[in-house]
Amino acid sequence: MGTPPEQTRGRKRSEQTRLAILTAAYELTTEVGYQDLTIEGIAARAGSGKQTVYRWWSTKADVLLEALALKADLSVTTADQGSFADDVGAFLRDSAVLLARPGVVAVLRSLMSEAQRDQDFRDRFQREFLHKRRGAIDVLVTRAARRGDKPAFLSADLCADLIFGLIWYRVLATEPKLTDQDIAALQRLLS
Amino acid sequence: MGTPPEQTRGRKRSEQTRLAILTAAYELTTEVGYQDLTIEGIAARAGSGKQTVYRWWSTKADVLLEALALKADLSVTTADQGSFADDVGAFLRDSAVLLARPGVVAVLRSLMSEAQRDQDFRDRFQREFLHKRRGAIDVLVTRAARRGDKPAFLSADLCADLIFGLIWYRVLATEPKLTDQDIAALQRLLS
Amino acid sequence: MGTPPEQTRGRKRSEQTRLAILTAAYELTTEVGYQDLTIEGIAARAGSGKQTVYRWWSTKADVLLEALALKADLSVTTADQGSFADDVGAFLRDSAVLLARPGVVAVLRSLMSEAQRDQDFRDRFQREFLHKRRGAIDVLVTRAARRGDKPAFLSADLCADLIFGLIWYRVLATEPKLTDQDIAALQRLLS
Amino acid sequence: MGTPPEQTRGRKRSEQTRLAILTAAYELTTEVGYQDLTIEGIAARAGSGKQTVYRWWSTKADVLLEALALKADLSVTTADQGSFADDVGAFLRDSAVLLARPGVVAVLRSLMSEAQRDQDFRDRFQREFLHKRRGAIDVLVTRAARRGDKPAFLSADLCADLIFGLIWYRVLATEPKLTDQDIAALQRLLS
DNA sequence: CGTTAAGCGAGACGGTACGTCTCGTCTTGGC
DNA sequence: GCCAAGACGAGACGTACCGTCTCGCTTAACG
Repeated sequence: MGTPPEQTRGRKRSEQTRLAILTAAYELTTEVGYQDLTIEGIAARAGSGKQTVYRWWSTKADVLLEALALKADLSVTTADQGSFADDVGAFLRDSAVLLARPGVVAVLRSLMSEAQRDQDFRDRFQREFLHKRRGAIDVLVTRAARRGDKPAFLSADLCADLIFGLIWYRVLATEPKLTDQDIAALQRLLS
Repeated sequence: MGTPPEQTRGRKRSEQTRLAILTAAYELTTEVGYQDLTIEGIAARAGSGKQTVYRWWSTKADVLLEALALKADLSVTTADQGSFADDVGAFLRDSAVLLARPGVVAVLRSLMSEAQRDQDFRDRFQREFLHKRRGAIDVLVTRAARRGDKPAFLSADLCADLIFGLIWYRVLATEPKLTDQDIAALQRLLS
Repeated sequence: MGTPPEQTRGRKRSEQTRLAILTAAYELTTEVGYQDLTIEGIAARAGSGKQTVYRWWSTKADVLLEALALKADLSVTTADQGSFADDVGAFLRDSAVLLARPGVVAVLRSLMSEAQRDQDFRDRFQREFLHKRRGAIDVLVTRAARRGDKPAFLSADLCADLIFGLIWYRVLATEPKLTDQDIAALQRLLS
Repeated sequence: MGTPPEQTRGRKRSEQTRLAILTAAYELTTEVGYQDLTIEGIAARAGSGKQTVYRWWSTKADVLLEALALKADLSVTTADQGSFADDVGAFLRDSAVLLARPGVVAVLRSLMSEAQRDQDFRDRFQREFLHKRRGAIDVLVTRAARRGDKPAFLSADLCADLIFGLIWYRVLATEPKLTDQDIAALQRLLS
């Protein structure tokens, strides 16, 4: 039936403050790094009180997770490109564009880092971010299975692990960006 | 040649204390998690002073990095298995054994997490751990290139990124262990 | 006029905590001595955080200085006793009462000791404590000068130095309390 | 008979090192203050090891106490000046000369300060320094009692407390040096 | 149209860990 | 066996943030 009427008495949540906090968190992450990002710092930069941050988010990572959705377009295209190879290519280019936005890599690193420390955030991160992108791969693989242009031994799970593994490993451990050459090689490899 | 004479005046570093600290750090990580691992806690458990920890390591992550080398056999076999596919299989099985040791996954997650926060540690982690294992893949790929049993478009770098990407992504984001089936699929894919 | 409106935003200072800290500091000094008095100990005994102590006082000596004012009645009677000798007698008996309060001698020693180490505290100690008591002697001497029952060669400064010198030297170096006999002798000497 | 044969095996105590330590302690006190005087600092300045300092003295205050005896002539003249007033005058002038030596006031403050914190040092300080000087006053008073030129109500103890009280209070609390005028006033007062 | 309840910026609170400092002790190897 | 060097266990320092808790003020819907 959906959420209840939501008793709305008293002052409404300030959208302006919400945006100020998200923006402050995002910017501070790229400026000082996640290590030195503090709730106190976010509140100070946003010109809000600490309590206002704590009222709506549990941790600095949660602020950042929402800030990412605000600052970067996280939608994934899964339109049929004609073949599995082209579908994979489109997805990878899509990802490369996302990663090229300023601050995105820094924020992703921070979120994945936090997910290693806080089991509860790990779950929220998976639900709000990882699963959404992984779902796209499922679509591609299912379509390819129907078409028959994908190696039989390549399960959807392994396929997703390989693609996201490559992307994340580059983000987390080695610096190089995803090039057209990389994308081409992956396309040949997976089909 | 080699390291200088090393002015050796004053009391020698206590090897016993060094081991106690490394062991304490390793065990505490598996017990309470990296988040709640503190230098104070390590020193207390090791029965040492805080300063003794700080004298030899800069951060708790550095203690853990050295503890990993002490607690887990990090040596990689690169013996020729006859074919690129078998070389890859051997490497993957080798890695699976390492990851199965108690505590190793927890420590690896912690180190990679820390590497995302602290640029300096990131460099040390790459140098002391990531590069060493990556070197093994270089050996395999070079050998395969000589033999000619590897797709031409698969560079050593991409190959390493794919393999380590898969392993790390599983460790960091999805839980499943590396199965024989996964290994078989990877072997078919890369050769 | 007077102090400005005192921007009163945010939570008010807790008077209860303030008293708990002052009491803890005073008691700990008599129990373990100034040497072993620590800010950490004060906070722990008071059931407060260290920061709360540091927020309002710079050093443990400053806590103690305020605690003294709280625990001991520092007011000095300068009511006219009829003659300079009786004025001096009243002041000395007043001081003897103060010194007899439990803990006062220990705290005074601590404060004078600290004043020797920290020039800044020295100034505060003079301003908040020494000057106040010294002012009383000035009153007595001025009154005596008007009356004419005081040796001409005895300046107010020298007189104060002699009286406080005796008191402080007894407190700091020799143990004996100020007796009625001592007071009588001083009265004869100074008039 | 004196001290026993003093088993003398091994290296003799280095008199040069002893003097270096005492000098270093004395100078450092005047330079950085007692607060920032550390055993480590003394050893470093003296070019000795910490252990060598600890072997011969228990605290930095004890080093300083011995350094004072080395650096300042602590001998007290008690030669008969003909009258109690002149004896007192001679003693006070003697003290003024001592206090005028560079560093002496700083060291005396430090020692008295330390005596307030450490009961054991307090005893040593009294025995090694305070009692020696106090003895001189006893001599003067005894001689005056024989001569009869001293008020009967002025006991040796009170007399000493007054004289040392004045001197110490000036040193510890108010800055002014002992002037000839002060001395003259004291002479008139006590006789 | 005033009551009332939530949101707000501010900031004090009890805590915890930080990284540094100094203490006094304990080894070392050289003299 | 004394000495300089320096690692060691110990523990307080003053700082930074944590997450919570008042404060007094502002801003609506409700009655």
